[in-house]
Amino acid sequence: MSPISKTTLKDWQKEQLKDLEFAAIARELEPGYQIARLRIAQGLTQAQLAEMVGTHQPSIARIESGKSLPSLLFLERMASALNARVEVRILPM
Amino acid sequence: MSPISKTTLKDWQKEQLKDLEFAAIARELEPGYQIARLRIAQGLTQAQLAEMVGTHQPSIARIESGKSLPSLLFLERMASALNARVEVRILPM
DNA sequence: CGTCAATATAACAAATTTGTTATACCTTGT
DNA sequence: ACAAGGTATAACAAATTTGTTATATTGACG
Repeated sequence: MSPISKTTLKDWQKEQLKDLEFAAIARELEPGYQIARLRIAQGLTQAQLAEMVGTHQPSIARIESGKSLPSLLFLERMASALNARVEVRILPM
Repeated sequence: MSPISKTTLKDWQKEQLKDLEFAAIARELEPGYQIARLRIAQGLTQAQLAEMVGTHQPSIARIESGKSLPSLLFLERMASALNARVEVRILPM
């Protein structure tokens, strides 16, 4: 690792924080994270949600952990079980 | 068909209109419709968008016509080609 | 009517996601 | 340290979506 001056170190640390914040915000936008938040808020385990959805715990885990992007259909099944709806918007940047 | 009195007929017609409005609104929320609207607004054909996305015209047509629900990944590829982003929100009802 | 461009449909292979079972990996509490 | 509940990972079959080519349908225009 190359040496870093104090000021650039501070800048670097600030940047690291920004990156962390950005990552945190990005995570919150991910479908799996939103599902997990709702599920936990309702005091449900993955296994319980899975049964309500008509599947098994690993299928829920895969989505929540972001191991695979869910289909809109599966997302709607999960949301529905959590008394929620899925809203998809395609917004010009 | 059973006979209908004038007042129930009017009610029925009103209901039909409401249903049509609801259907129209529901359509606007569908991903495929949103993609189509953006694409047309930018003066692109399905074939042109397909090439930008790295696929072929029928794949675009399938989504726009709602013949199959797109994966989030494919939706993002299309949106990205149209300089747009996909926002997914799971909202408590 | 005939033609041309654009979209829809058909059909099948390829890729991805979901279903399913088993098991590993944490935490937490005893 | 052990046990138990919850989540993650592995592995493979089943289902769904996407890739691809060919063709049908539709609509506008001459």
